[in-house]
Amino acid sequence: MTGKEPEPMVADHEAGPLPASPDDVGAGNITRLPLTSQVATIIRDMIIQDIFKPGERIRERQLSEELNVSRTPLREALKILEGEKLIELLPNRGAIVADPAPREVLELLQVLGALEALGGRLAAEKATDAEISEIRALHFEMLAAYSRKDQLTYFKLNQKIHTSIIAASRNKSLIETHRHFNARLYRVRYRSNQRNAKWHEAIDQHEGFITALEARDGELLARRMADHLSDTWVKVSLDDYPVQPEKPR
Amino acid sequence: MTGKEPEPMVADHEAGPLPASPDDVGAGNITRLPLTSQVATIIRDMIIQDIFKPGERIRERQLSEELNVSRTPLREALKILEGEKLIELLPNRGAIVADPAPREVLELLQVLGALEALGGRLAAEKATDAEISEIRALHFEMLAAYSRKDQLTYFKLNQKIHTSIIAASRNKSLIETHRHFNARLYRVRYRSNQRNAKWHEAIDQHEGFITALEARDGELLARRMADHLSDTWVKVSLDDYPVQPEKPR
DNA sequence: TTATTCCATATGGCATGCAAAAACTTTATG
DNA sequence: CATAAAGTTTTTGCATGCCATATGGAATAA
Repeated sequence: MTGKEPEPMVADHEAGPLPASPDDVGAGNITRLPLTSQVATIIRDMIIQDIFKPGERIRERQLSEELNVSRTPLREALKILEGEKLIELLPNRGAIVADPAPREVLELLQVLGALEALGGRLAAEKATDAEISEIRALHFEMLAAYSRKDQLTYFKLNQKIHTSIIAASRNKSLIETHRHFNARLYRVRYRSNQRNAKWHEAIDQHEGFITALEARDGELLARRMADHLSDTWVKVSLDDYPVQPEKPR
Repeated sequence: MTGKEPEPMVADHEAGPLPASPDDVGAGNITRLPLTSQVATIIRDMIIQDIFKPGERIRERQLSEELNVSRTPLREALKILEGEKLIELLPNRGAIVADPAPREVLELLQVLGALEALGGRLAAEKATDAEISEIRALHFEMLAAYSRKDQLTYFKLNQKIHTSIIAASRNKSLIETHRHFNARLYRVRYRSNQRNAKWHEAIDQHEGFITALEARDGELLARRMADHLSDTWVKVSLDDYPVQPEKPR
């Protein structure tokens, strides 16, 4: 039936993608994952990297042809992504890429703040000295990127510091939930980073994380991490939403 | 594989299923939901009500025949439930009902505690007086059930107080995430409730919630809700895991 | 007896096709 | 010209069937 040559898995959507999420490091999986999982990963990356724009519609038939898979695994992948809130699935009307309203971004940041606070509290208790040293090292690398005004590296290291602290909490559910929320907010945080030249504030705050962590003061670290995300909201709202309309009921 | 006997863990008390989750308040949806969603709801309820036991395997063909649907929507439903962590989907080896190890239960309770703490903090700020009154009313109802030693009603009202406080936070993402974690822990909390005659402790703690809420002291409420769940862990671990072995595989 | 290989069967993974619903176009009508 | 109605195309929802992999047990060898 198919006389066609295998086409590239990723469609020719143009536009500059966002940097890939930092947690796709362990990609060297040799076991053959089901197509559904592979497709989910591809679409997830396309969303996170902004190849699929927020609000954009995802057409099953079209995308399945571009990816050279049938609609069955694609549809299953979409169900997974819906659970991760990266897309919205409207009955009989297909999928659109999630496009959280400002109000929702604030709410997401509040939850992410609570998660990071817990992560900080646990990390202060459970992190190994090696982990703390590594986080300190990442911080210095971030300072280097700061000096070079290398926004992209700065952003990636910034993210990695956050995820490293969460990882040090040793709480799997927390780590995974944090990853999900972070993915939903990835775009927002990237743009917030891009548009704000006041990096030194964030740097000071990260410095605060590390001193609290090194002192193993969980409460202090928790508070500082939560406050840090509140600042993210301020920046986001100033950048993208100069006027904040309350959502009408 | 594991020679795990399907030994009913709460068999002696009641062979019947757990009470349904309290959040089936779903508005009268007139639109015909896709089969996939309906199937997901059915299976979710069966898991929460303990009709499907933890660790039990879910066979696609068999279940699809029992539900009179094809495997396609059933498989899509399983993907959804996997995202909610109610089942585990092993590549090429099908689905099994989630069966969190004690360690994982502790971790889940930590996250749930952080979520409830945030919920309490926000609720103290945003709850209407009517909502607070209603929560107080639920508390009195719970006291009534306590006097009658009506465990089931007590448990349901207990849950409803928690979800009502979270709902008062007005944070949709928080509400939904809380619902998911609560579902994953529903069984645990139910058994913890069933086995512990020391209800008065929980009652005192709930009383503490409400006074903090009425005083609109967010920090106090947050702390009390988090501590409450720590106690749940103590009860769970004492009841079910007198010795805590690592999960055998 | 214990371990190993092999085969039959069951089960999950995926492609395809049809039907129903939604979206889009065209035509009719005030 | 705007609006409504009807028809056409596209898209999603679901069932079915084939194939690859996993599973369980018998036969075989150590």
